[in-house]
Amino acid sequence: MTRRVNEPIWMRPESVPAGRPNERSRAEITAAAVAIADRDGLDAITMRRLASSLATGPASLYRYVANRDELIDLMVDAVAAEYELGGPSGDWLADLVAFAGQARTIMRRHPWVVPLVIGQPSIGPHSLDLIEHILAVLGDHPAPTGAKLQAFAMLNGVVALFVQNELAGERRRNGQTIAQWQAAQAAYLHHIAAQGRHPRLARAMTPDPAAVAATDDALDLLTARIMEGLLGGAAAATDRD
Amino acid sequence: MTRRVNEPIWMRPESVPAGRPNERSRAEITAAAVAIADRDGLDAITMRRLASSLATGPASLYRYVANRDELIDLMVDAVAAEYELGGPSGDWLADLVAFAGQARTIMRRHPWVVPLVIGQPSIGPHSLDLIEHILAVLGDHPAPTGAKLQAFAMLNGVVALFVQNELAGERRRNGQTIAQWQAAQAAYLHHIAAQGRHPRLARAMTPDPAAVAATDDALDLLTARIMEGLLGGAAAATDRD
DNA sequence: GCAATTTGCGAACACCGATCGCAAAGTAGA
DNA sequence: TCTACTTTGCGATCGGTGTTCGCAAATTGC
Repeated sequence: MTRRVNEPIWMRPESVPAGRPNERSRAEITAAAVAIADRDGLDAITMRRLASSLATGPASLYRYVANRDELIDLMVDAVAAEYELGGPSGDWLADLVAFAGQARTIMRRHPWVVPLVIGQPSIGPHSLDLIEHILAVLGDHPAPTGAKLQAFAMLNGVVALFVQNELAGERRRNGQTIAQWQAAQAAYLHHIAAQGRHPRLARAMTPDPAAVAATDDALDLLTARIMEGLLGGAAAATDRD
Repeated sequence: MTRRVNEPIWMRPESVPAGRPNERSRAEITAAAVAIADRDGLDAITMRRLASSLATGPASLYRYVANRDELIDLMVDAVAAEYELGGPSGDWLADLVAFAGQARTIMRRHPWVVPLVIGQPSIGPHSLDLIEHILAVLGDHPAPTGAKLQAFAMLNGVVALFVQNELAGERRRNGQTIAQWQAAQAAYLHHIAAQGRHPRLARAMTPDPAAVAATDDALDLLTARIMEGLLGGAAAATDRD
């Protein structure tokens, strides 16, 4: 048997019609992994835990996946399949903003993808569909393709940053409850503020009645401004009705 | 001895004037860790390797640091100390752009901080200096403090994304050379393109003579546009001279 | 000198990703 | 049905990881 691990998982056939047949499938394993990560985060994805959640041994997983990173590639691509991609509406900016909105709900559903966005995951078929969709949306746009791809990367990243901010406080850190951790952090901040060498920080710590509320509009505005800035807002007037 | 790990490392005194004195210091350990990470990446930071680079045993490090995460907090804050913060120039946008420029060179010097920007590092004294600086720069700006802090987070994140794009191809993935990995990825892309269901992707793969070149101006423009968008470019006319 | 207190660190533990080799379970052909 | 042949399932195991424990060593105040 040849062990073709040098090519990406997307090019390796999942099974061949010979020998003992698979008892599981990549999709099944991926779904189980996503379920674990949704509940307990990316660190909870260990080969042993995933295996036992599938009622098998850790070694068996390596028949489906060359290593843990490849498993995560599968997970990311599975999440990319959750987008609902319509055709271009004619208003590229609106389409990009709508895409960002979908990205937000998907990232909130799968918080573990947030840190993966900054990184170099192997691009799978569903991720390629996303790229194709963005290129279609920007079909009439005069920018070079490289700029469009970079804009797409930036769009994903900005949404990730936004969601990360939204979800701050829901993740846990090193066994400690996030509440404990935040309380300890706050104690330190007060300590620093009391020293008087950070006056503006100190003033920022008095609770502000007009606190910033993260509404859905906030992301829309943010992404619209950024994409306008990146892809030349002047070329397309974006006020509808 | 009480083991005060519930409060952040910044509040625990580094040493007490009693008993056997420290043979090392947090700064020394942090510097060694940064040196390793600069050369071999964040994964190379193992307690054993760091210890042996300091000619000691792994267990000794836990007299200075509660766990690996705390060590990384120290590293991040050490990098934050590398900024040179001048006073506000009066042009907040220019100051923010200049800050982003510094962030870029610092992140290029320490590529391992890029994935840490998206995350929840414990904010140390030098990071607090950065926040204080940004708040000072935005002192006259009418936006609420929360919005300013979010803009700061977004600024850091965008620079991280930018540097990540710049450095793509310098990191390695799972033993394989990045060249091998990229070649394999490219093979898959060609395979998909040949199937004809991603026409725009296929066209994007024919090498473009007018490829996008990442110049220094690119980041300046990008950050300027984004910060203008976030903090209301209309409120402050930013054309000088 | 003599507690008291703190640090240094070898040894060990639990857990991780990954590999190896063989038994089990199928297919194709006689 | 029997016999290669091929592929999967997976127990056992390896090297490496973060972290803890307990004791010896080093320093202080008395």
